[in-house]
Amino acid sequence: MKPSIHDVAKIAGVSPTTVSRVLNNRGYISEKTKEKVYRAMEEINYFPNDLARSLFRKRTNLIGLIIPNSSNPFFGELAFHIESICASMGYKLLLCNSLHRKDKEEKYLEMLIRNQVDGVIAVTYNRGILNYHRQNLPIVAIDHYLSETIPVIGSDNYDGGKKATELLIAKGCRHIIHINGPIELKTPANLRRKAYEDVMRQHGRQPITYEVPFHQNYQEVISKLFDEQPAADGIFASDDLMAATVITEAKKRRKDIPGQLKVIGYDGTEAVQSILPELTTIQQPIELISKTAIEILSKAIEGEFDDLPLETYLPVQLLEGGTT
Amino acid sequence: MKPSIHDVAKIAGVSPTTVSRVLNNRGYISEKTKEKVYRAMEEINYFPNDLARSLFRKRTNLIGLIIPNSSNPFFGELAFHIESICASMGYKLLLCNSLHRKDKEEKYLEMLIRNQVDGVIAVTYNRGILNYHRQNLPIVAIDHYLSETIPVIGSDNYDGGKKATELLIAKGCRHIIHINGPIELKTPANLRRKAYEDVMRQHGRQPITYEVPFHQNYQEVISKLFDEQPAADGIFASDDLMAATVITEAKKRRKDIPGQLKVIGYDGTEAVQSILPELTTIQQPIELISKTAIEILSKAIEGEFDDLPLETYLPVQLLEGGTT
DNA sequence: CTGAAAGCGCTTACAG
DNA sequence: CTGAAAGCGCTTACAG
Repeated sequence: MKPSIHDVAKIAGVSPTTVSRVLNNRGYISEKTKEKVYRAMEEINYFPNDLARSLFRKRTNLIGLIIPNSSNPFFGELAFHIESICASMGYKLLLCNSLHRKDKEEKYLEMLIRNQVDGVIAVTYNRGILNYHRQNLPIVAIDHYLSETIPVIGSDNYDGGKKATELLIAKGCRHIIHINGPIELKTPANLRRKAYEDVMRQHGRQPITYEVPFHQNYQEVISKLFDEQPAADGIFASDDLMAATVITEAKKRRKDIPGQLKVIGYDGTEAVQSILPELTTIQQPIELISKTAIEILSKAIEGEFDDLPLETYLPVQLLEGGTT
Repeated sequence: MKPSIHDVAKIAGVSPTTVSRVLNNRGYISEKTKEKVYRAMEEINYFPNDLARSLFRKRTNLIGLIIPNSSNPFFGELAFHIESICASMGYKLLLCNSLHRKDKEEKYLEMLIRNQVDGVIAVTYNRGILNYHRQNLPIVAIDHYLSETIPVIGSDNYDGGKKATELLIAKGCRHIIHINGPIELKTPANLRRKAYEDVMRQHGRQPITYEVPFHQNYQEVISKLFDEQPAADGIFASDDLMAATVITEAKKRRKDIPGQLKVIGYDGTEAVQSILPELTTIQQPIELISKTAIEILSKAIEGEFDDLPLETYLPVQLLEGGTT
């Protein structure tokens, strides 16, 4: 049987109330009593039961993180930073991999609510979350609009798309193609595409965007792109995994990079940079995004709903490698 | 205020006991009462408080996962599978990134204990965990020996090392070098090295292993390897990130792969395979490892300590790409 | 400076 | 088939 506060009390010869007080450093307690209590706790290896504590306080310091899939380097790195920062602030993280599936997202949400999480950080397209948000559960979203009242944090996607496109133009590309996810999703990430299209038009060029439908392999789309656009000499992929696949496909077709084709991605995770350091990319400030998301969520948890910034876009950085 | 079982009871016109019973499907309840209770729960959007439930049952269905860093593709993928399988079994996952630091591991362990996790899955070198294990906290380890009594689950490292080395030999390499982590750590992963050395000797060759010290960048070690071993024509790196770095270094030095140098890694994660599909590697069955780890942990949680297999090594697979 | 009592939201014997 | 009571392990007014 795990020792409880009563066992400590018995050994220290005081009441449970007093043990609780030294545990929480609350009220006045004589040094002697403190000593006795600490000694007793060590003697029987006592650790407070946070369940009981949370039940009373109506505060768990638990945060739920819903991401599509931590196997993906971007989400894996995001999860790392979010968890690390949470830990440093005394929050604990419940990990949820939704695979972007609505049914899973809803199940996870319900699980998080039952576990009384203080708040949720979501990277989600689906909006089942909305119903739960009405339950006064503080939520922030990363790179996805969930509702009018849920704060979104992300990288400066427009600037990133602009930087990427302008780099390809500056490098002399004549036929620049963009690959992106499905446009019907109202995500800030679509600003990457918007920026690409704006910059192209500003330069009198015709933007061409290949779209990877939801839940579909981009391999095929990329292969089709190569078939249909033999003149392409610049590709801006909206994430690094797509960019890597473009590079692989180019090799297969014996197109020299960067000689005949220049490629730039988006994300700039540690993993991809270490595996494919030559990839030019727009790096998201993942740690800063994490920090900001937690700060905003933390405010919401503390009840400061007034000055919650609804949209926060953090600066990106161009990482130039050998693929441009 | 969140609704409690009392609110439901009031609306349904029954006692809290009855509500609890329909919640748990326990004892006999008339269909009519069930109906009334369900309706009441929906009306006020009631969700049971798992904290209270867990407090009573002394069972949280919470599992702690301690990994070095989810940014690393291998651990990110491991976390994904472990979490997904946990979710399918009704377990919830508390994520902890220890960065291999002993102080963090201990803090996390204490946190997990305070939160009354039912068990812990650890990927850890440090052994502070031992003290906690004595508290009857069920623990399983992945690819690391933690104590005589903690079950270890991993890939068949010896067979993996053998397959890798034999492949390089079969491909005609004359000077095969191995890169691995620090040997002083008693991890099953050191069997990769052992297999390399055995196979080399069986073939009358002199094994040469470059060691990457703990917490040190392998970049430098790899650079040194290239300086000191100009005749090397085969490199077996003990993980894919190292292998990728070897490839990058080879490019820098204009060594043709696989012409002048053949490279094989270890892990075979989805991420690396998608970013660098040409990398030949030994693939770990990450999903199976996860499943097995959870099954064993689950048995330990249910109190079946007798037939816990202390060491489980799952089959690896050679993934041949263009780097060999 | 310290303790007895009530309560956080549940569940489970025990009665009826 | 249903309810009142006790208790899971804490914390916090309230008294003293």
